[in-house]
Amino acid sequence: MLSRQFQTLLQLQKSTTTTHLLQLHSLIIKTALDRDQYFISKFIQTSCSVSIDFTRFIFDSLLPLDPPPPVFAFNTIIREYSKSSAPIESVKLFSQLQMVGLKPDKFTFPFVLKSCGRCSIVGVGGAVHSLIYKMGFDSDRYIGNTLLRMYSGCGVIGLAKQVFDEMCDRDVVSWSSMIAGYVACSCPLDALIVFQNMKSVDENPNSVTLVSLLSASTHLLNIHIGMSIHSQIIVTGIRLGVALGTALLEMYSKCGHIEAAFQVFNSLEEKNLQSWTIMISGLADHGRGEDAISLFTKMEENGLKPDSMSFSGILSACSHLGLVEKGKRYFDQMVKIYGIKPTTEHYGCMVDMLGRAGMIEEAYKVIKKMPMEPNSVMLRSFICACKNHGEVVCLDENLRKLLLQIEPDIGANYVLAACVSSASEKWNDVATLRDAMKGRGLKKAPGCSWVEVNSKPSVRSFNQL
DNA sequence: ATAGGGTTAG
Repeated sequence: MLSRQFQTLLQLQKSTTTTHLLQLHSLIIKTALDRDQYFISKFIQTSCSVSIDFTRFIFDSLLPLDPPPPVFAFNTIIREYSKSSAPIESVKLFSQLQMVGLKPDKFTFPFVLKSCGRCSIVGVGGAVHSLIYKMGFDSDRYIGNTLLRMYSGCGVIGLAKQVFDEMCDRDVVSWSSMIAGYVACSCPLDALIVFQNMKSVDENPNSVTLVSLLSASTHLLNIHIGMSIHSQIIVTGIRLGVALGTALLEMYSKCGHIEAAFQVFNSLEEKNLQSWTIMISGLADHGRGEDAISLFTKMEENGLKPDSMSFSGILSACSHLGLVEKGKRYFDQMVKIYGIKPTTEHYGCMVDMLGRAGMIEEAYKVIKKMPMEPNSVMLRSFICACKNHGEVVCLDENLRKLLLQIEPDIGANYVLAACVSSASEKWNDVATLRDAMKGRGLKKAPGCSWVEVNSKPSVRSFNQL
């Protein structure tokens, strides 16, 4: 029933050069296909997977028509933008849809809500929510689930919970979204409580639910909960796909069971960059730098391109092994071959590596040359290096002050600062140190004398109130 | 007539 012209158009659409698309555009107008609502729908649908920009170009030219393009066409583009790097565009189109006199339908809402979540615009999301309520779509399960996700994506977990509580028919996606929401806002215990409730109403978790639950155990550093989830995976016979397998190996690694993590890693049928990276970083964190480096090489041999995170792992391995030259080479490789812009963590690894090797001046140069402010981890690492390599005075007094400025509530920072204090600011003076700490609500650990603090300071010397 | 939701990292 569709004309041959339609076929031609769709074929033409596959070629993405500007000339072809302009030809296509004039052809649509010439053949009056811009009056055919079904054609527009199909056309926009096919076109979206080719190029969102050109689809938008065509769509914008159809927008002033009377009647306007069908809601289906709007929905298609709104969905495409919700997955794109410009999710705000779906919000704009959502309001345009209403401005040309159309009404959003039950398909429109999930897409636009996803964009609100991704843009973290809870105000707009809330307005969409009230519209959903007014139009009577609040009982739609898909819409309910995306509302939940929109609120948790905006970091408003209370409202996400409210949506969840008010839902009349929850399914496994609702439960998984609630669990994931709690994990994302660093409330892993609440995630586990939701899981308890889920079991009590006999809703079965699937692999997506279990990924979030493993993440909750990882955040809690609780191997027991993690292992109980592992046994559930085995008992229920859920396939260990990449996402679930990676979450599992990460749980074992972060909870200190590197061997178990390695077993899971080896058992995976499919591995992605994340699986490799998490395994490499895990080995590095457990002091197995050689294994981390050989796995990194193996990963490259398997044709995987390391990303920013992979380099953090390998650089930390080099730093623990004291492989200064190798670490420098990896850093260069990251920048020059892979074109990755170093982050604070990468510079931190370099400072740590050079500092441990006693190359204080060179570590200092890294801090001074990098394009961002040092963070507290890097400063501690640097000041520790000064202390460990016989520098009584911190190489740069400002860095010592900066640490106390960024993190005034961590007792260990004062202890560290006291070790390398300059003569001008007497942190070695017990009274000054005590006053400074008192002012910050910190107290000396019981059983640890001030003399001890001054002569042999350690992280354990102080407790936070 | 064509379409929708949930998962992992320093």
